Formats: sequence, structure tokens, C-alpha cells
Amino acid sequence: MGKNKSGIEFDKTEQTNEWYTDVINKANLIEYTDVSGCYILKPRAWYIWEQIQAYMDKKIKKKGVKNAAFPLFIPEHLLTKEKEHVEGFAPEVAWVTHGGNSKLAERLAIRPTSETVMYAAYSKWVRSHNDLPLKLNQWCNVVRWEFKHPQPFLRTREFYWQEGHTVFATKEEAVLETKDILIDVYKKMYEEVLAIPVLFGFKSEKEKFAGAVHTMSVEPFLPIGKAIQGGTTHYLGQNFAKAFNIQFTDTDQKKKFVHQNSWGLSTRSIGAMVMMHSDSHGLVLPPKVAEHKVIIVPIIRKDNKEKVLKFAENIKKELATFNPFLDDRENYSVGWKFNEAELYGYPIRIEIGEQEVDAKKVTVVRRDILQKENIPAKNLKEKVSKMLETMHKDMYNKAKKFLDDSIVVEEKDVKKIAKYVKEGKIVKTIFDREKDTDEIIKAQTGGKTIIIPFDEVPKKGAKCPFTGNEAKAVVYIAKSL
RNA sequence: GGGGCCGUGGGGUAGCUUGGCCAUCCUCACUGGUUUGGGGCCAGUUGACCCCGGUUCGAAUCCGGGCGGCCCCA
Repeated sequence: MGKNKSGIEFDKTEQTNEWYTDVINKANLIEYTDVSGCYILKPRAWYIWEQIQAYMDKKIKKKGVKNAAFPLFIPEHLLTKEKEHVEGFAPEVAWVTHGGNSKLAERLAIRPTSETVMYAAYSKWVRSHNDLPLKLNQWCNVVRWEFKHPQPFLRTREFYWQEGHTVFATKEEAVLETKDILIDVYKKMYEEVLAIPVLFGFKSEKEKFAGAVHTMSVEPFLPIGKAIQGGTTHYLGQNFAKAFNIQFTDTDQKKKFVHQNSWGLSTRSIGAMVMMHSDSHGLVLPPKVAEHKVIIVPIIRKDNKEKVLKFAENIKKELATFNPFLDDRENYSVGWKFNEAELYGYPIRIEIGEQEVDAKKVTVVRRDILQKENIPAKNLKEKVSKMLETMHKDMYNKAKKFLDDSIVVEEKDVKKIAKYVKEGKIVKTIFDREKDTDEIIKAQTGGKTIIIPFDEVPKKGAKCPFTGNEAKAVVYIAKSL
């Protein structure tokens, strides 16, 4: 008998941060490097990212967005062109100052985001209304030299993302797109790929992107009682158009500044996924991002090895569409394999021993609920397919229930709001939507404004509980990662 | 932004207070054998003091700096 060690050594609710670190390490997602905040995304992690990429890439291409690649380096004179933008990013820009031993005439920023390099080019490319809309995206890495404690996926100095940068003739088209990308791409990606429900809406004035007119965000709510910005779209207005002189001649023969958007979603989403679904046994992968949706563990003895393996091989063939991993390694015990499968998060485990072979059955275990079920092997492909679908739905619904149960409504009593925030709730309330009010909210409740939902307004005459001013918007407040 | 803990084979650790022998133990990995219904067993092998500087006859241990990791609070 083994030592009956549980795979994960920390409690998810009591020691969430240790638990998180333990899960991603034991699931073989991450390797540390000598540079703080920069991690190796091992194949298991990168595969997840590839699934997120594949889903979004297809969607945005359908919307007429084309992929391109812009340089990693941004010369200082470009980075500093838009005033609010540079003020927002300056504190965490990493600079290249030397080439070999010689000092550069102008230092180069390593892109923290690519508005400024891209728009320098856009100003050359946009001449007439016929050039619009211009819709480009790039899949790349960016660097933001954060000084807070780094955490794999969730807060890293280098991260991978996509950044879409689109240019329109009119405000209406641009604003429409920020909402479309937010809901049709980002929100759906979270729901359909990662099985995570999100809050979505506008960011407050305080929390919006540096240089944007408005920012919209999707926000998963993690089991630690904190919201996390999971993907953002920005309507940049004409701020960058003016700074970079991006003008077009319209049908009325007048020169006009363009309206622009940028939008991004990063590898942070993987961190949200781990936090959301995983448990004390290890990683729980939503089926859509699992490379091997099925692991088959044969349980063999010397005298039945051939018989059991043959049966297992047949099952593997039948389930080929799920890319099953037949774990026929002989130097590991069955218990070891079970535990490892749980750490790695294979969505479905099929156990096959002599009992199963003789009865023409298989033992099936869903990773999210870990209940064993002994079912006939007949039509297994359909059964597995359904099981994966159900698993995704169940994972989503569980997360959705948690989200719904976490929301409390309190529009008057600031002390109560503070208490709820402290308890890890999301408080749905109202405020005057002034920029300075965010500070007051932070000071009085310990929470941040997470999102301002679309299409909801306070009752007439309602007062902002934080300032006493007229309430102008509904807002969700919570702790934030 | 503030505070605390820590860095020794791949992972986890003992040793550090009071400097000195071949650096402890567990685990993983590797080889061979045996085994397989929840991290099996036996034997063997490889493998480590974060970096730089200082003190000293002698540093994992003391001092200074750096780099890195973790936690808590705002």
C-alpha cells in the first residue's frame, strides 16, 4: 500500500494561494525562471492557450479582423505621443538602452501594449474612407514590469495575449464593436471554452485603460472572493488619432480623425480557469481545453495482461476523436496513475481491469465530480461525448451558481457594503459615476468598482451612498485581483 | 505601498544559535528484479549548500550587497 498522500497539500478555501501554486506546479503547467514574474509555460499550459487562441482567432477572423505582427520595440518618441497613455504605462515599461556595448541614441520600450507602434503605421495606411474600417490583430507577448508579487498566469511581467486594433470612420461603428467583441468573443470564450461565467460592462473612469474614452471588461469572479479583469475592449475615441495624426478624407471630401478601438485577452485567463474549477486533487480542466479528453488506465496482472490491454486498445480506437491517452506504463502502479490523472486534470478517466473486460463494461470517472460509474462498453463514444458536454455544463453551472450566490444588493448602507465586500461578496449598488468616487469607495469598503452593467440605471432620485450626489449608474463592487 | 518568512541534489528537508570529520533524512529520477482495483516491494546508481564580495588558517553556517521565492495587510 502506498502512503495515501493527497496530491495537493493545501486547502483551497483556507490557503488559496499556496493551493494555487501547488496545483499549477503539480499539473506541470509552469516552470519558474531566474527572472521574477517571467515563467515558462510548459506544454500543458501552452496547449490550453492554443485552444483559447483557436476559438478566438476563428471568431475575430469572421468579423473581418486580420492577423499581423508588429515589432516588439517601441521607440520612446512614439510611446510618449499620447499623454494619458504614457502616464498610465510609464511606471512599468521595460527599456532597452544598449545594443551590444554601445548606448542607443534613443531608448526602446519593450511593448507593454502596441497602440503606439501600430498607430504610427496606421497613420500612413489610412488615407480615405475606402481604407476603413481597418481591423488588425496580433498574437504576441508584452512586458509590464510590475512590482507587486508576481503569480503565475495571474500577475506576470511578461504575458501572452491577443491585441486587436481597429479603426473606424464613425464613433457609432467603433462603440458597437467594443461591445460586440466583449460579448460575442470574450464573454463567450469564457463561457464556452473555460466554463466560466462573467460579469461584464463598463469600467469606471478611474479603472479605464490609459488613453481610452471608455473601457469595457469581462470579469470572472473567483472562489477567493475576488473579481479578475478577464479581457477588455477600449473605445479610444480620437485620442490616438489626434496624437498620431490618423485622418481620412470622407465622402464629403473633408478630412476627419478616425475613431479607434483596442481590445485584448491574455494568458491570465488560464489562471482564472485554474482558480475557478480546480480542487484538492489537482487541476480540473474544462473538456474543451484538454488535449487528451480521456485517459484509459488498464489494471493488469501478469495472467490477464494481454486480455485487458487488448480490450483497452479497442476502447482507445473507438474513442479516437477524444485523443485518449492509454496509460500502459508498467513502472507505475494503478493508484499512482489515478492520482497523477487527477493532478493533470484529464476530464474523463476510464478504468479497465479484468472485471470490466469480462462484463463488457468500463468504469468511468468524471474529473470534476470524481464519482465512479460502471457502465456497459456499448456505444461508449456517444456516452463519452455526452458526458463531456454534461461536464462542461455542470462546471459552468456550478461556477454560475457561485457567482449568483455571491451577489448582494445594497444601495444605501455603506457599512453593509463594506461588510459584504470584506466577506468576499460582490455588492450590486449605485454611484454617481464620478472619477473621484472610486477612491472613496476603495477607502470606505475596501473594494473596487468592478463593472458598470449595460442598460441598467438607478431609480429616479436615488442618491449615491458614497457621496450623497445623484446616483447615475449601477455598479458592482468587490475585491479585485 | 507597508510588514513578515525563506533560499541546501529534480521536489521536500536536517545542519546555521556556538564556523572544522565523507553535509542529514524522505521523495523523485535512473538500472535490475518483483508487482498492479487509489501514490506497492527489494537491491543498486546519479544528483545539492542562489550569486558577488568581506571576515577567517578554515564559511552552508558570521557580516554586507544583489538576485529569487512565499505569505499577510493596504
